[in-house]
Amino acid sequence: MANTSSRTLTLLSLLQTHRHWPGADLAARLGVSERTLRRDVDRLRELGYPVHASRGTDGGYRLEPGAVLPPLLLDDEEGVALAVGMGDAAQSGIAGLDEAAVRVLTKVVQVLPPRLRARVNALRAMTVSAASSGPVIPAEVLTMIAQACRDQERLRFHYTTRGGVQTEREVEPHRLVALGGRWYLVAYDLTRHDWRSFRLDRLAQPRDTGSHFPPRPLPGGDAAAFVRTATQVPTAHTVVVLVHAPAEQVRRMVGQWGEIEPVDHHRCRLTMISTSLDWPTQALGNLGAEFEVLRPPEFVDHLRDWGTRFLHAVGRSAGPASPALPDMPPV
Amino acid sequence: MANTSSRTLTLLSLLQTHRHWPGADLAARLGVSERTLRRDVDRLRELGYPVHASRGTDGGYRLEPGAVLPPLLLDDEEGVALAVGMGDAAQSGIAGLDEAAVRVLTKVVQVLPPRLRARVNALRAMTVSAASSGPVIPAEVLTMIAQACRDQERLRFHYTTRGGVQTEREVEPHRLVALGGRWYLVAYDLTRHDWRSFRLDRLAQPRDTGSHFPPRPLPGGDAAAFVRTATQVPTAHTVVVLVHAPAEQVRRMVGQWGEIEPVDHHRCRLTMISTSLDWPTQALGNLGAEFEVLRPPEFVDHLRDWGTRFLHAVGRSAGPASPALPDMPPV
DNA sequence: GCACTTCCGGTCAAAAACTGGCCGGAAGCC
DNA sequence: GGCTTCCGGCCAGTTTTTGACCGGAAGTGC
Repeated sequence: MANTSSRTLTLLSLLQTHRHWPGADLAARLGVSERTLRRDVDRLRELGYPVHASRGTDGGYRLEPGAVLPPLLLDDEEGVALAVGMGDAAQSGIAGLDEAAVRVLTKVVQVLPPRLRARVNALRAMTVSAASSGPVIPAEVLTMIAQACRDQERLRFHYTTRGGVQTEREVEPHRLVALGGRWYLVAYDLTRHDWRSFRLDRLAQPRDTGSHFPPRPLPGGDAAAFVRTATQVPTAHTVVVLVHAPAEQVRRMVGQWGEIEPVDHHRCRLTMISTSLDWPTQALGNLGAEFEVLRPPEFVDHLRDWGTRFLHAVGRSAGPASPALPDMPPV
Repeated sequence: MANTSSRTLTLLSLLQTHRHWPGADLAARLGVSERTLRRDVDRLRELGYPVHASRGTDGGYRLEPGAVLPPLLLDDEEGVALAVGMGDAAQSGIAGLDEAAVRVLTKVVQVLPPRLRARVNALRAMTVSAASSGPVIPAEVLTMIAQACRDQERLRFHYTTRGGVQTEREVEPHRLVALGGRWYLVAYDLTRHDWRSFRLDRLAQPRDTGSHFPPRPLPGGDAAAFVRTATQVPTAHTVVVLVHAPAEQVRRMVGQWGEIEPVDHHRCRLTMISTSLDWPTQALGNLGAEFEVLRPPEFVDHLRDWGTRFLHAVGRSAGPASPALPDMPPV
């Protein structure tokens, strides 16, 4: 711990793992005198990371929120949790969140110690991106492409066109865009000599050619707009149902991700907006209450499909949807 | 940028935001001579963060995975994504992942600039913890309690006992335990003068009393075991179904979170283990294929409940589950 | 093979910083 | 009022840091 820089970093790490530290403990931990510790604390403050100090018995130092996020010092387990969690968040389909999540993921993956990779993959295999409405893109693909965009590295990959034709592409990647639950890559196609947008779920075996390229301005400048005009993004469904349960109860289960208006003491109207009909279906299934569809018509078809299949699966012996059957609550 | 420490940190940050940096650029960016840059790079290497350098045209520096995870330097957006994403991961119900995720979340929340909090909350409101089988714990509650455990701070909260009685508790928090999709707090109850485990979903208005306490050894030592004996944790269901679809197709949709064995070219056996029956139900709904339940019996009841309600919702006019109805694919 | 670009690390001397010890002071707790 | 804790000035000795200059090694393109 000879270095000042390394000590400052260690101090930051200590302040992150425990909220409260007496000065003497910190000094001992860092192997320096208390005077030097005070100077180190000052250094952190100058760097813009406010360290609050309290005096008297039980006094000590504490790292507080400042103007900027301090460097995060994570241990192995935390690093793994981060990698797995952000991989999921990247597929969340929430505008703004997913793109930043991919950036975080890219940063972590780039420096994740190799021995942790296996753990990340094992855990990732258990995760369900249930929230995602669209196809799930493997995290490795997502990060590799994000990295190529960020670092301006040429990329080669297999691509299946809408017509189902397998092609091989070499591109200068420009931006990743998440739109309507899908991921798109906007890139300059070196074979076609033009800008293209590629759906990530139709793309396979991306690999880095290793060669750099100077940034090329995208006509129009807005990558998201480019994707929007190049492809027809699936539109969102607005599902409205009348739930036979008190608004309170529905709110407790559905929480924030739907509008709930009470109709009377026993019923409420629930509005959900989603690019996929699977979401609202699952939500209503989870609810455990009877309900009526108000709109849209395609949601009726969707429910009928699920319901019919479920009752088929149960076996016709039980009698299909006999009104005499008690509504059993989920286990 | 007078300080060496701050410059080293900045260098680390630059190396994280772009994979490849020519030495001259870095030196200019940091406002030092190239010789000093080389020394800074050496410093990072000594700290255990391997910086790879390539020579010749198009050479430069690159941060590589090392033995330990380097401090992560995130910008505002990334910080927000991290906070939201880890809040979700904490509810994932995946053993090992959730506890580490809470630790990361606690670290971030403690130092998250106030102006970003609002954005985190707004985004959090849109997230669905669809993967979670149990009740969702607000992220603030989770982090506050995790922090109190970590920093040994007394905690006061409202608690609803299993009998439905509202009580007020003051405890010395020991550990957070995630078990069977639920969160528990193991703590020494200062009113009852004994160790207790509390379900976080029955707990309200946690607040920090501000007073510290010396760590107290938990009898037996293992907090998870304590919860397991104190409460009867819901057991996992093993759902086995015969899916009328090729193994390939099922694997593509279900992915990793279930065992798939082909039976013949058109059918396969799918095994899923979950603490909640909602999960497998949703998965099979999403699949869009016909299937038969092999076990367990309670899954049959569960499916019948969903299916019945769905067809009720559609309206009896359409005829309940008429076999003549075509299986409509999800929209 | 040759020119070119880039990183590498030795040496040196001046400048800057860091460090520990000491101390009077201020603030919070009991 | 007594205790504990953080605070920051001062000082002198030590260590580190810095930029400049250099010959060298390694990769790239022709």
